[in-house]
Amino acid sequence: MARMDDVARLAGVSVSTVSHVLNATRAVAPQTRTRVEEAVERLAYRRNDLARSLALRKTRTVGIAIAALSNPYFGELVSALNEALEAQGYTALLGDTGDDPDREVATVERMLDQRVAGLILATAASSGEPVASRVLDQSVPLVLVDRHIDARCDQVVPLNREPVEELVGHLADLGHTRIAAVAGAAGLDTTTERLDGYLATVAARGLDDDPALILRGRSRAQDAEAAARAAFAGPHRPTAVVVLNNAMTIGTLRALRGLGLTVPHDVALVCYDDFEWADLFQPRLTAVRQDLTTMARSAVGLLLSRICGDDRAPVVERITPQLRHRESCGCPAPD
Amino acid sequence: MARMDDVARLAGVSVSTVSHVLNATRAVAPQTRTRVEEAVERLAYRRNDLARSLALRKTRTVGIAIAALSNPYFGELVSALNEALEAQGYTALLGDTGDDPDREVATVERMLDQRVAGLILATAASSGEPVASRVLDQSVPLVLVDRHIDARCDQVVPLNREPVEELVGHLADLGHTRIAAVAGAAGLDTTTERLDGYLATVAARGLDDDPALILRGRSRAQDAEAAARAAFAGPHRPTAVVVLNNAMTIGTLRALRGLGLTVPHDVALVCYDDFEWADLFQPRLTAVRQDLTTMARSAVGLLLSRICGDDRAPVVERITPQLRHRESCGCPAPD
DNA sequence: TTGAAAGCGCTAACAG
DNA sequence: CTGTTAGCGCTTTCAA
Repeated sequence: MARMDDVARLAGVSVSTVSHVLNATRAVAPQTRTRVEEAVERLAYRRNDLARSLALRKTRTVGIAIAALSNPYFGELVSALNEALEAQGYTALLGDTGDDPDREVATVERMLDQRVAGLILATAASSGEPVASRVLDQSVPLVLVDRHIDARCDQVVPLNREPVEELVGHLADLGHTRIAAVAGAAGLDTTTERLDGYLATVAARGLDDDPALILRGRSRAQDAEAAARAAFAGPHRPTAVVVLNNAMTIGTLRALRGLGLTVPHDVALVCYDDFEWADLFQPRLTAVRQDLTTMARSAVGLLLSRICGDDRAPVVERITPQLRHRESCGCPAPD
Repeated sequence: MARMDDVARLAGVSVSTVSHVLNATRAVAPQTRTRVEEAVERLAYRRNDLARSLALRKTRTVGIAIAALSNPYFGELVSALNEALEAQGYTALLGDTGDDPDREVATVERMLDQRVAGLILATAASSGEPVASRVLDQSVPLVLVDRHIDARCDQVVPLNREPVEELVGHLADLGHTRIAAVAGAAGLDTTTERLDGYLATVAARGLDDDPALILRGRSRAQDAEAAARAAFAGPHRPTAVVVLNNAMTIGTLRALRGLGLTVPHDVALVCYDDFEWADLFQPRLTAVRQDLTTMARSAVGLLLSRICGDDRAPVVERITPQLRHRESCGCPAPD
């Protein structure tokens, strides 16, 4: 693989001239420039970014550490992040943390060793906190996505409470008074905030506030299935349910089907998080959909401004999800 | 950020000694080693992989260039690839080619500039060929996934023909004789091979070989929808259909629903490619599912052996997908 | 058992 | 307008 001094020799100039024409970093006589360009062409020269980064003491790579890439939700997010980064000339280094704090630390550490210019961390259930401080200690820019942590870094999180209020309010409008909620893992801000939205609406609309209506789905399909099975098997069962993330929606649907209950006939169902192919589910799901593209752009924007030295106070950006009104709520006439 | 000579100074040794204890690359007196380790600890030293790679003239990063990360199928694949790579101490550099040949070239070129140790390319519709030779010209190990190209590199591709034969044979067993096939984009080996499976079974079982039964879905949901709409609107419509990839399954289902046709009552449907949540579709889809984990392991295995200098002739590994027998085929008693 | 020093391929003063 | 040269932070002969 040709190096810069091969080019220099062939063009009959010095390496520094080659460097400068390649980077357009100082004026070069037109003919000199041409000679260099020809030499570059002839040798099919490609610069070594490793050496460049070392000399520059900075890279144009950004680490993306994600909780579980196999989750389509995160897949879409990574896709959007990557696209936004590429548009700015950055390359993404990928890491799957498997939602495991230890692996998360290892992943992030590897990325720091590679001297990433910044880090985007989307870590659902795991602790996050130790990683965040570790990164910030190195004064590497960091933005947290999807997960709100009380830390000294930028964050991009979905709006949680209001959309759930809208969902539950909608069920109430349809006449439901006994509405179950399938809640996520304890300790997550998303869980708390979404549940708050449910509780607030229950209170505001005078709905049944039986604590048994709050099902512990722990953010996972299996737990949600078990919880829903128990709750809907009983005699005095809820007439509607709001499920607070996508994995748990899967579980809840399985439970209902297992019990021979039909949505929305026997039970109305609405959920937080949409599926790409939600309109092929039967019935089509009324859901609230995260705006991943906006989240990604926002995250990358925040990160790059930091990388470029912006030294503002950390911000938390809230992204408003969109309501997809379909049939599982049992509406007489959905969109 | 502390450097190696900071550690050396603190430990009262030379940098070369530090390097050697860090890499366990030559014997070091126990007490010297301890002093170095303490210094590393105290300074929270982390080595600079950029500098290391430059000196070593090799990296432990692998580029993954994927056609469309937003497609859950590829998301799962990337996840599996990344996992397999991490297990071997490699880090993944991510690139989305958007299934656009130009972008593909740009992506791969950026990766080569970063001196990736190898490349995994999963490029569905785009040409691939120019990229492959570009990479191989640099003698960087390359493995193609999911797409079979007649090139001089290792490849991991799904078995296409036989599973389709199985699918169509199953429909024939159920008594169908007029079976449509929704075919993918022309020119792709997957399209050709899957279609061959269909044609072979049609011939072998003496089914209706009306050419109008072959619908041009072009590998995309929209085209498949249009083609299916036309084919199933007519009077002498097929009683069953085999759809040859997941995007087209979406389109076909939409078309059938739009026409008021019920699966499997009015039309039996089977398809190549499964969905993670296929058992929530109504009806549950009888499908053939790619074994992404096996594909990923296989790809990474091939790549790493090349990286380690193995110089065998290029191989093509065929991965057998698994049949998921559910309800859309109209079977009296699925599993 | 350890250290000195010459690279790895590039950038950027500094000098001309 | 261009070249010389000293790094960037690490590995690895070679010599002690």
